[in-house]
Amino acid sequence: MASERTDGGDRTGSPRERYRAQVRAEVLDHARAQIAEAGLAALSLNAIAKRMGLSGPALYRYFAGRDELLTALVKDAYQSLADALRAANSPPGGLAALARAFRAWALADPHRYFLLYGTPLPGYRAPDDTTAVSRRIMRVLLDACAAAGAVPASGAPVVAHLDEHRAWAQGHPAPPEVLHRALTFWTRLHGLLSLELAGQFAGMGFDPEVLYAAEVDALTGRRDA
Amino acid sequence: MASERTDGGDRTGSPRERYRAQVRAEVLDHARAQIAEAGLAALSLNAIAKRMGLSGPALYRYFAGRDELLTALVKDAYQSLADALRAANSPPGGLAALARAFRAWALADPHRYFLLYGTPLPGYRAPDDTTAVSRRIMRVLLDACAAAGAVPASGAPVVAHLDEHRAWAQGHPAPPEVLHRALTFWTRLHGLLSLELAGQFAGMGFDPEVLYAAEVDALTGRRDA
DNA sequence: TGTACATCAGTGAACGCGCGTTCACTGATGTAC
DNA sequence: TGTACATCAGTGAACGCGCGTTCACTGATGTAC
Repeated sequence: MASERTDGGDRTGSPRERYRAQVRAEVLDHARAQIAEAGLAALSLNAIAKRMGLSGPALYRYFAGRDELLTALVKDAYQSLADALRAANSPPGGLAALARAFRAWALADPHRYFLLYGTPLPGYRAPDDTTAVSRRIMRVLLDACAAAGAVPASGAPVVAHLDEHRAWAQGHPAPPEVLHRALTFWTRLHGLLSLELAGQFAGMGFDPEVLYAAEVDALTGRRDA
Repeated sequence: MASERTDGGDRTGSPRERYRAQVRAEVLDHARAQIAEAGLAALSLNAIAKRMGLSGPALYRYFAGRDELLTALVKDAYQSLADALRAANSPPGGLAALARAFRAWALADPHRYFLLYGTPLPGYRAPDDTTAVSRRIMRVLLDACAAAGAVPASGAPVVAHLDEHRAWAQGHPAPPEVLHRALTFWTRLHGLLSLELAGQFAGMGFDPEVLYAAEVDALTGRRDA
């Protein structure tokens, strides 16, 4: 199916290395499909192998174990989300477009969203290089907030606090109000998305998209009450 | 440990019925402890039985199976949260107190919070009577928002939409702006809490409580920028 | 171009684990006369 | 108060399952001379 993966530098490397990269990508594809169908808990090396027509132990040629597969999936998901957000962040109305792209990405594969932002897996600890990838997303967000200009009012205490603790912004030159806006953007949209994807709005009757749009309006400073 | 549970009507029933209720409660206690330590995925009938000094099959006298245990835990958690929120909702400054109680409840047992609002369990579908319990929480929230008076600006479209789809409010007489405020209260605080409990703020340096307080201020209409 | 060797993908059997769940059974507790 | 019976809590053995992971091995693919 989706095994035609262009990793950019596909041309380099010996035939064996290229083959390895291709199979690794195919394993990830099947892992994604499995997660999309039955959730994270259903992820299993043996099941993936069976789907690929391989025997279980064969996958150990490509991943040291379950945890390494998970790490690869997490990094891949962060990468995918970062790409989607960056593509959506075009200057006019950037923040609103960003928010819509965020929701679209989440709805396209809810389990993948939960892989990143859902309940942590007991016993799995993401290695440091995954957080490096996740910082790309924060950077896109900060850039968009900085470009969005006029900032809705922030309380004084939180602004002072964020001015003192801005290491996470990785040297971004934005003023603390923008840092606060970026965090708020993230947490508010995540609140709506995670509840929607978890089915908490099911049966309540209203359309989650309308609620989401209202929150985006509030975040981008539009007030039409 | 916490096996001294006063269920209100403890006095009624035959000795055997009282014994059954006590053991059922003890099983739930151990299940909670197990979840608190290692998360939902670690929940296992056999492990609970072992902890209680019983054999695995013994628990089938008290729960039809794993799903019924889960359902009992979910209902119990909703009950506990509803009680905590209701206790905190005293008229002056009710909403802010509610928000603080919500966070305190979540921090006291993160895994229990995720049991209610985290990634859904694959293969488990909560029966209808659990949603009935969850509605108690919505009612507390609606009451508090209705009592809080002056409403921050809501966008016109979402207010109209919620006025048309207000079945979930269970006949609550609040105007649609209040319904929107209640939903926003829930989703924004959940956004912050779920990210904090999942460890997404770890290593970022700032204090999640300050961010939370700022969001509560925004929700209660305080503006000191 | 052809042969000898090294590399490495994939197999099948096996290990130990813990899970949920069933079943026939024992022994204690409560009930009826 | 004492006996006969029914109820029911808990046991231990067993079933089938799928998991992650290891190991010795086969056979194909690539490499060096």
